Amino acid sequence: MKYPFNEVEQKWQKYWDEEKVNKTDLSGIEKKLYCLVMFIYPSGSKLHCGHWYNYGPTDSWARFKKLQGYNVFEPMGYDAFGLPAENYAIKTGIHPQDSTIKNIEDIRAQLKRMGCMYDWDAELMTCVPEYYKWNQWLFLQLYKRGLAYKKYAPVNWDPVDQTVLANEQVLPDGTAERSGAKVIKKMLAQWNFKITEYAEELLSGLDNIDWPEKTKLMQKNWIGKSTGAEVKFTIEGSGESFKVFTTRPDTLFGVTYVVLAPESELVGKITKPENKKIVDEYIQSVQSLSEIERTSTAKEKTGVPTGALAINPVNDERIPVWVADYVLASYGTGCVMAVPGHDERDFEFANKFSLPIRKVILEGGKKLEDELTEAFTEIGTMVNSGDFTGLQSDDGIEKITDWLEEKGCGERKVNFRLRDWLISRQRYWGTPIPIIYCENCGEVPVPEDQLPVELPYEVDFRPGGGSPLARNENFLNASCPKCGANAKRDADTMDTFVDSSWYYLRFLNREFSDAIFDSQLGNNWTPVDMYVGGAEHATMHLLYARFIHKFLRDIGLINSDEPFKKLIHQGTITNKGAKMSKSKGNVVNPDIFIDNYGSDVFRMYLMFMGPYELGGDWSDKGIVGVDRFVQRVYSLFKTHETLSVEQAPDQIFEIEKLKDPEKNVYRNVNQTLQKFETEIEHFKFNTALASLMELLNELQKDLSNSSDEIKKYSLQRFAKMLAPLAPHLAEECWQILGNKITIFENPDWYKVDPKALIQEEAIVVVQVNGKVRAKLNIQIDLGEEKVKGLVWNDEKVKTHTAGKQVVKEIYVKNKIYNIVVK
RNA sequence: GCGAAAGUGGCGGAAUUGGUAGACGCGCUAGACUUAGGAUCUAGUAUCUGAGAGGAUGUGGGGGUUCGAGUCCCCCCUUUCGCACCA
Repeated sequence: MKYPFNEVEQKWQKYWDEEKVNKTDLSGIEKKLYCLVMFIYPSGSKLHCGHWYNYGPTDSWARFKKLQGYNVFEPMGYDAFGLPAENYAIKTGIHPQDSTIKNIEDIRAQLKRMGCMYDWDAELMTCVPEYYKWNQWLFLQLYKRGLAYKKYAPVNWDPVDQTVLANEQVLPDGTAERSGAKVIKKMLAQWNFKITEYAEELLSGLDNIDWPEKTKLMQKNWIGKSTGAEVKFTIEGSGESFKVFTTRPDTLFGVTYVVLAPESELVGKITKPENKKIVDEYIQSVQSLSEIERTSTAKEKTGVPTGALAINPVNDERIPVWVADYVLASYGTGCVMAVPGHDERDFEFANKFSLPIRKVILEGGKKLEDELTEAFTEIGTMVNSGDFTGLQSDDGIEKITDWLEEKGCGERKVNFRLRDWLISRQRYWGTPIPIIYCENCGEVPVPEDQLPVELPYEVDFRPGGGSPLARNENFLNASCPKCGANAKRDADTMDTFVDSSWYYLRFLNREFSDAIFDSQLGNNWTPVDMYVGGAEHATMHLLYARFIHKFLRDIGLINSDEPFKKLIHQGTITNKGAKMSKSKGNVVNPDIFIDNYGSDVFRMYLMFMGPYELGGDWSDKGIVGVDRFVQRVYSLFKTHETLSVEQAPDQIFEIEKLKDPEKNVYRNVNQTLQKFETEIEHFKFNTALASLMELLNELQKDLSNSSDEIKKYSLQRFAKMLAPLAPHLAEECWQILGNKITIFENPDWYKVDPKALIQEEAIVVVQVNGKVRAKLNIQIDLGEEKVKGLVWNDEKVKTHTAGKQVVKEIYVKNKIYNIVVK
């Protein structure tokens, strides 16, 4: 009889639902385990294979932990704000709220069909006032402490989505992470969260979390800490001065010119009249360059002199001031001291524009007179450096910095590459920023008791007219909370990464109305024990959430330092070599496979494809193999339907008293149990399933020659191991055996009988000169002399060693016997 | 350019501390049962060679360490990912 997956899956989903089997009692914290997948973005494209690949195996892991006795909390929710819904509204006229709610309903139905053990009572969505109210509250707390501030600055503008973006939301090639559009620079006043305030801790905290090294390294590079000094240079004949950041104060005597970023305000102030034309032209030409062109290392360096001279504080030397686009306004001070002798970029620039190159660090083994053919950037002996000549340059860094500090023309400085998080978005479908602008009082935060600032439903989506909220008089007009005068609301909404940076706390009680989340639950249940999601969030969501978590800790709401203790990235499922996306038209719809094979088969097939962290290219070729496995399992249990299951769960058999096939079965069951545990624990689902397949092969061979007791013993354990991977099928099999209480209602796990793992025999491989010549069955732990006797008795060994001189014999106990002959 | 990971049959992929390479599955071949099978079951399946027993070769390529290397070391090639003037 074919396995009726449809009826079985529906039956168990209904049962789990009605009996609230998947509801977590959050008061039980002795063995709490918070297992979280990144919540879903409910776009029109519904659940695709990538979601399944993320959620299915993770749920299997969570189920396994539940059977092991953990009190597992596994919630699911919807990251429901965001641009796609709004763009869809512009195209079709369907309101983002309506399309989002509709999508959530569809996705929820799909999720339920997966049969994951989500606690549906905890389900949440971010687009409801009860949720986004707390985004606004969070904003106000940051604002109060000076960590949310408005800044007029060049920002990344996405011309397609018509909004600004944070730095990390712009890809290295200068395109927008979401829309793919070429990002341009624009001057705008925008709200920022001061994530840089936490730079140091975000960096050091990486040492205490169990995350992929690669992800930690990406965050580390993104934060980009470097230590050095800030040195003050003055401009000759004017009151102007500027600071440069350098990691190499030891090379200060080698500075032969300085360079300002084209965006630097100083440029206009100090440029000599005779240079004004070329400088203006240069700045103009740079502006027309795209981000990609400007930051390409392959591009030849360009620049122009301002005609101004700066004074080097260490030797009072007059050096020219240049403008060049290889200096970035956004890093350090936007000014660089150029040391062409010891910096590759400066070397290239100096050569091109015939600027002097001075050697101040001598490479070990070289002479002072030797010509520099390339920049020497390593540590060496300081030369041509006044009083510091003769020092090792690493020592010189300290000495010169001390000197600068004494003289008041410089100081020690730690510099970060990390920029503040720009959270304003000129869009409708997001959390309104709780700020009001009053003509009398200026920028006024909305008082907490007036939250939420609700997002109006009635808005005009016509494109081209700026943000819909900016055109909505009803929303825009407000009275000043301070003086009551007519005032205007901020028309921007927040980046949706704000929503996702604390949602894991809200899951614990989505109805909590006294605060952003229930602190007691938060303290008991964070950090999240296992967090699973895509690697593409390495420097965005995963950094923002860490920042917000630390902030919430600092205002006394939570007692843990990090949100996610352990992190795993599922691999990417591609199709025909490309990431699945609607625009490429290569999205594989999982529903067809669910219709044909059922949820369990599809889930197991995804797990069986290969290592979880690797992903891979989609192919449905092997799915029949998993289906066959399921069919074979089902018929195996069906043929044992009449077995009564009255058997103690911890029953142990005395292995010596068993018949041979029973021994084999008993051993195999226990070996598999042990292997299965370690494999699934480490997210090695492919080999975990393979071990079950092997066991099934063994059971089909030998189970019929075993006693009912052994049959029960084996089938019970088989069903339980199957349960994390194929929960519906396993419950069915469990019931077929006659069990009254379902697997997940009464979660427990079988212990391995260690005696069953003891081998009686071993196969010793006999090699002659490294080549396998024989295999011997020996009694386990047989003494070396006896093994030697058996080896030399072997005909093959005799032939291959005949007439040769034995040089050496190596015996590795129970494994290998290697004879070296000449 | 820099950094990281990876490269194993026709395919997806297995392989504790170096110790039988190719588990498990797909596909393929042969056979059985069948009116039939794109169902199921059994056997086989790295390559070359050989009727066979066997022999030789074999984990991207080339060197090395070792009794023994997919695994460790050096050089090179390819792919993927990340970073890309960070002063």
